Amino acid sequence: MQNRVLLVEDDDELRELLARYLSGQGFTVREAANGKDGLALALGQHCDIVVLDIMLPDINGLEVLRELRSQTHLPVVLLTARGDETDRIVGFEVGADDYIPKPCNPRELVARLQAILRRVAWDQKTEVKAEQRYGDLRIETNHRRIYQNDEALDLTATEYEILQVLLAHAGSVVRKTDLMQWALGRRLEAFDRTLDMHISNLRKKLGSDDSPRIETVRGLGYSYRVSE
Amino acid sequence: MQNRVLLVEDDDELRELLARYLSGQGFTVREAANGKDGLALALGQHCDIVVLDIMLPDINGLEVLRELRSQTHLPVVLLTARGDETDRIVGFEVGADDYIPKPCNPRELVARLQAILRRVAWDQKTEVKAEQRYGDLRIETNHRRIYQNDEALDLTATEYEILQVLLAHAGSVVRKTDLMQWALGRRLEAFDRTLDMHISNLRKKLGSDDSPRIETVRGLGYSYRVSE
DNA sequence: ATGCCATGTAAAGGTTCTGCAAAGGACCAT
DNA sequence: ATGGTCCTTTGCAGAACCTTTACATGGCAT
Repeated sequence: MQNRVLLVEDDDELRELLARYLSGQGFTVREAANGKDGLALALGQHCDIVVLDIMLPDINGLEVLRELRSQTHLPVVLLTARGDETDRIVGFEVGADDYIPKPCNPRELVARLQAILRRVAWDQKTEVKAEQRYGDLRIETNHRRIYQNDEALDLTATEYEILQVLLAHAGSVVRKTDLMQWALGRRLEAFDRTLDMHISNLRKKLGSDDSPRIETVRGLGYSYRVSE
Repeated sequence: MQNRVLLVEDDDELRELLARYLSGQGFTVREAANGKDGLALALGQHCDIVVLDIMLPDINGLEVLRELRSQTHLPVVLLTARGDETDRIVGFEVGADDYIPKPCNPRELVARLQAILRRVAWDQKTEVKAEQRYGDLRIETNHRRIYQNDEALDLTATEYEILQVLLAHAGSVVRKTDLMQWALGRRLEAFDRTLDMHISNLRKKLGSDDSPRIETVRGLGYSYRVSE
């Protein structure tokens, strides 16, 4: 099966060069020349990985990445001028999977893309369904709603994100740093109690069983308790 | 707890520099100065990610990687002299997750490690339960729990780490300095009785058989007794 | 036996982490 | 503006935990 790459790059010449090379390497390529189109394509069309230039005419690439990360975990490789160390570090912190300096060797680009896709393929065994059940909870991902015994929970956007992440990893411990990154889209800084508050509120809304559904794993994070 | 990095690098100075930096960044660091030790430690599976130099005195790093890949999907980041493009491409093809040219910026190394770990942590939600048995003990890595006859032991984070290390080396002696480094993530200093206390508490929680499950090897360390 | 050193463990000490209420601030619609 | 909703910050209290201290025990060499 062919992997689908989305190429977001404003330099037409470079973009077409890469597109041609990637096609030759067995990728299906989609292209966008600016951040707005790129974002739309990434969110709409189905693709497996995104190659994203940081310098774009409209929205900054990092901004595109941040927006993308708030909604999906689609793998993203950043592309930018060599030597810009700040962008590089920030890029990783925002959630990039890799970073390649321009001008880049196409072979290396392909190698890196495939390394990431390989990792994703290994670990990601099942597709996420539009609807999933966890005990008496049911989550409808396209409506961004969660039902408890068929009654919709009145959650805020952030609470939904957090609970969604916890449910996706139900039974496993989700570290605070990861939860922060995945649900809130930013790094966990020292003394930041935001997460604790959201958890506290979530617990309230989930009702009081004998033992809390969201368990605290001290020094690590939280985990949604699986029934049975 | 912390992420565990295995550093395989023959240059003592560089290795210690990186080790110190990574420790400071919240990683638990294990070190190996050659390919053979590195492979053994990596397969002993007490780490989350490996940083592997390609130029090693004994086995070539790529060979180590190939051997590793034949048995596990443990994330590996290659480290090598800048400009060696062939190695780089080959490295990816053999299954590396990333490649960093030396001399490397420690901050970038950390950023890349975390990008990979983030992706792995996210994708592993679908992974089949990692579960291992040692007599009547069963350890579930993603829940971070240890069960004794199907009853969860109420362990603290540190106790879990210690028991996990002991179990992984069940039957052989783990030196106190190593146990300290691997489970507590710091060096064993003189007059530090912390480890002894944790062992004492662990023994209590493991219940009293006729002979202790965690055996003391005087002057050396501890070892988890294998049944039969 | 004697002394030294490693170990076992109870209890105390101190640190870090967490829960939560309340207040502050940002944003949006009216 | 005004009010409402939501996210974040602040502060405190309590809990959980790790480490230290102190003393008892036991092995080992001389």
